[in-house]
Amino acid sequence: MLELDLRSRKPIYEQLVDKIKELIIIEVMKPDEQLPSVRSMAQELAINPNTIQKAYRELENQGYIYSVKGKGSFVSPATPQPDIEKLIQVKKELAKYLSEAMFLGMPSEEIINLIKEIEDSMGGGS
Amino acid sequence: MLELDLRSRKPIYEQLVDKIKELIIIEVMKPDEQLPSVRSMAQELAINPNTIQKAYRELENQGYIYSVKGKGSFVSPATPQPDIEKLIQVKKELAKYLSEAMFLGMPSEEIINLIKEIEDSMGGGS
DNA sequence: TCAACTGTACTACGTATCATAGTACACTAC
DNA sequence: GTAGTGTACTATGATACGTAGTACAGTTGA
Repeated sequence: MLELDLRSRKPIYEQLVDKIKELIIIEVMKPDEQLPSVRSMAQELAINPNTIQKAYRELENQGYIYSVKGKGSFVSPATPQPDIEKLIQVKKELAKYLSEAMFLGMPSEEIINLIKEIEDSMGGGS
Repeated sequence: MLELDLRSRKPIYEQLVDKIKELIIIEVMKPDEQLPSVRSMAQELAINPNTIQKAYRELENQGYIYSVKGKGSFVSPATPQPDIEKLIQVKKELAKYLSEAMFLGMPSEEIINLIKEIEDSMGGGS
């Protein structure tokens, strides 16, 4: 289900956060759907449960999931609150990667197509 | 000239790479223009020369600058070779931040405007 | 020639982060 | 109660980051 790069410079828990976040954004995981338990996912991915929990905690802090002690962790029913600081930071990163991609030769048409694809996968995700 | 966030989670040398890369991309720094020496920039920014050198080495590896022993470091005269692997990686990051920005409520029109701004600052950079 | 500047390459050290391992506790469902 | 959840600790080893110091090679200009 999830592919991780254990040799990457990027921490495992951050990779997890990114992947799960993506699954939620493109609505592969629906609101209130239960995520695998900390322990089962740890076993499946052959990594430590603490690492999974760190990822889940981060996702909860960002509003993408919620956890209930004794029950499990679930996808948040609604869009996370528009965290303004978070959005500002994301915009900065976005601008950075836009500049670099265009500098490396990615045509703006391709980027706009990418935006449209994302728009479609978010809105009518069937 | 350059503003760094020493308390950031992001390594200083990476911040340096990003900032200088941006100056080159938007052509504030012209081809063959000399960069401050490792030692002078270290003094100016009050950080260790080794950190500057690490940033310069990374910029050289990516093709943005070149260094000549005894003379100094200079902006590369031409666009770095279209590093395909690099571009693929940048595209992935770009897609990630595009998704997240739109998920957090950034309208696609705003993103397209951002693209145009970047396009302008690259082409006719006066 | 020589001094002063440049880039470059090391070693060593302290610190922080990451990931693991292990243990423990609280809560829920059956 | 038992088995499953989330959660919170401590401890340990590995790695990356930044600093400090030293050294060497090449360029420049007096």
